[in-house]
Amino acid sequence: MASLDRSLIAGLGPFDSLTPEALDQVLARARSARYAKDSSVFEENAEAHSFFLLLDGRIRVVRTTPHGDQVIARYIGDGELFGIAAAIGRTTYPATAMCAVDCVVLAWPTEAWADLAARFPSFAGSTFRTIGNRLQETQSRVVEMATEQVGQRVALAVLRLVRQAGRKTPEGLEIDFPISRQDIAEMTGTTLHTVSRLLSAWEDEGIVKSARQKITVIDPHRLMVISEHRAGA
Amino acid sequence: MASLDRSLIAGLGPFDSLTPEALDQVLARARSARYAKDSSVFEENAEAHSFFLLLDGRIRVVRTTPHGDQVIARYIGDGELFGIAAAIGRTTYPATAMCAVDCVVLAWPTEAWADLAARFPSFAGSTFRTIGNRLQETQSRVVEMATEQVGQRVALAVLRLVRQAGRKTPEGLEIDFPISRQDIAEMTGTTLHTVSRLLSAWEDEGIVKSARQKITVIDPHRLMVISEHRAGA
DNA sequence: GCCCGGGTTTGCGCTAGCGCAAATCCCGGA
DNA sequence: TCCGGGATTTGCGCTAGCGCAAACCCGGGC
Repeated sequence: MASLDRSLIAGLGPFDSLTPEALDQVLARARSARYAKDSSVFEENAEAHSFFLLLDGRIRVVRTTPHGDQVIARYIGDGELFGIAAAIGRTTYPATAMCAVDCVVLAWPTEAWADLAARFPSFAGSTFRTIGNRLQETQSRVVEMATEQVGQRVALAVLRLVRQAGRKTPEGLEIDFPISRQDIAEMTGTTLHTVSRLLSAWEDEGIVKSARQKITVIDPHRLMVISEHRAGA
Repeated sequence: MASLDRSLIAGLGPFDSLTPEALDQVLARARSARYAKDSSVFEENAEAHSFFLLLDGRIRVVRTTPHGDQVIARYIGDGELFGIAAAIGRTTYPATAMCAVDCVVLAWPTEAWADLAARFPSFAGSTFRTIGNRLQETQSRVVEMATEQVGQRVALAVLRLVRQAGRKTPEGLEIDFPISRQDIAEMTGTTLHTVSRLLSAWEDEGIVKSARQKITVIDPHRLMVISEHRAGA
C-alpha cells in the first residue's frame, strides 16, 4: 500500500480547512482500498473495525430485517464519510455497505477516531454535522412514510436521487449509477411492481424516461408537483 | 431564579462522572423552568436559542407536515437531553417539544454548548452517544414502517413505550403518562380508528387493558409474538 | 449469433386498513 | 349534580397497493 497523496482528500467536507501537514497526519493512519461492484465494504452486525471515506463510487447502505426484507437506508456519494456510527460508541455496524459501482475508499481503524477528533476539532465537527444531517433526514423519511402515499414517496425518492447523483444529459437529469426498480422499492417501502407501474405511468406522461437500471428525469417540476399533492390525475 | 442544586443532575447520563465542581460550573450557565401540560418548550422551525435537559415529566417530540399531519418522533423521559440537534450545527429546531404532563427542565443557551463540550469531554461524548442512539432508533423505525404492517407496528410502539415508561401495577405494566389512541397513531403512521380497533381486539384476548389515555400491558409476551409474526390469528 | 438469466412490465384478484359517520363514554368544570 | 367536549368505539363501504403469475425484454458470455 503506497503512501497516499493528500490531494485525495484536500478540500473534502470532513477535511476542509486542515493544513497540509494535518492532512498528511490524517492520511498516515489511513489505508485505501478498492471494492468491486456488488461487493460489501462491511456487513451489518459485524464488528466495527474501521470507518471510511468514499473517494469514488457510490455505496448503498442497507438494513435487513429478521424476515429477510431489505431496506435501503441511504446512498453514499463521493467525499462522504460512512461507517461512522461505529466511531461513536457503537462497536458494530448497524447496516451493510454495498457498492453500487466499483468503489475506492479510505479506511481508518476505529481506534484512530478519538485521536483524530481530538487533534482536529474541525474534523470532529464535520463528522457530527454529518450525523446530525442524517438524523434529520432519517426523521424526514419517517414522516414521509407515515403520511405520504406510495406515489409521493417514490417521487420524492427519485427527486432526492437526482439531486444527489443527477447528471445532465440531453434527455434530462439522469441518475448516474445503476439503480433497479427493486432498489427504489426498498427505499420507499413498496414493491418493485408498484414502482414499475408508477414509472411506466410517468413515462407515458413524459415526466421521466427509464430503462434497465436507469432513470432519467425529464420534467423535475411535474415530479415535484406529484410529490406534494395528494392523489393524482 | 434561585441557584441550582447540583444534586439535580449528579449521576444523570450526560453528567456522569463529573466532579462536583464541574457540575457547579455546568449548572451556573443553566436556568430551570416549569412547563404546564400541553404547553410547548420549543416550536418547530423556531430559532434554537437553547438546549434542554428534562428533569421531570415527559415530552413528546412532534413534527408537522405541510399538509398538517403530525408525526411523533419520540418521547423524552427524565434525565434526557433534548433540543440538542440544535447544538450541532442546526440553527433552528427540527420539531416541536410538547409536554405530555407538567414538566421541569433545565435550559442552557445554545452558545454554551461548544464551551461545555470542550471543557467536559464526557458531556460531549454522552451527547453524541445520545444522537447516535437516536439515529439508530430512527432508522429502525424507517425499517419498521417499510416492512411491518400496522398491527405489528402498533405492538412494537406499545412495547417500546412500556419499556421506556412502564410502571408496574397489579394489573400489569402501565404506561405512566397519558397517551391517546391518536398519539399511538401518530407514532406508527396509522389512524386512531385502527389503533382503537387493535387495542380493543387485544383487550378481548387479555393482552392489554386500556382506558381513556391509558394503556396497561397485561401480557407482554403475547404482544411480542404479535410484533414479530406476520399476520395474526 | 444464440442462449441464459436477471430486470421489467402488466394483468388480475384480493384485502388491509383508511375515511366517514354515528353512537357512546367519561372527565372536569359550573 | 348536570352539562359540554374530547376521547373512544364500532359499523360500513371503498380503494390503494400488494401478491401472484406470466410474459417480455435485453445485455453479456460463449
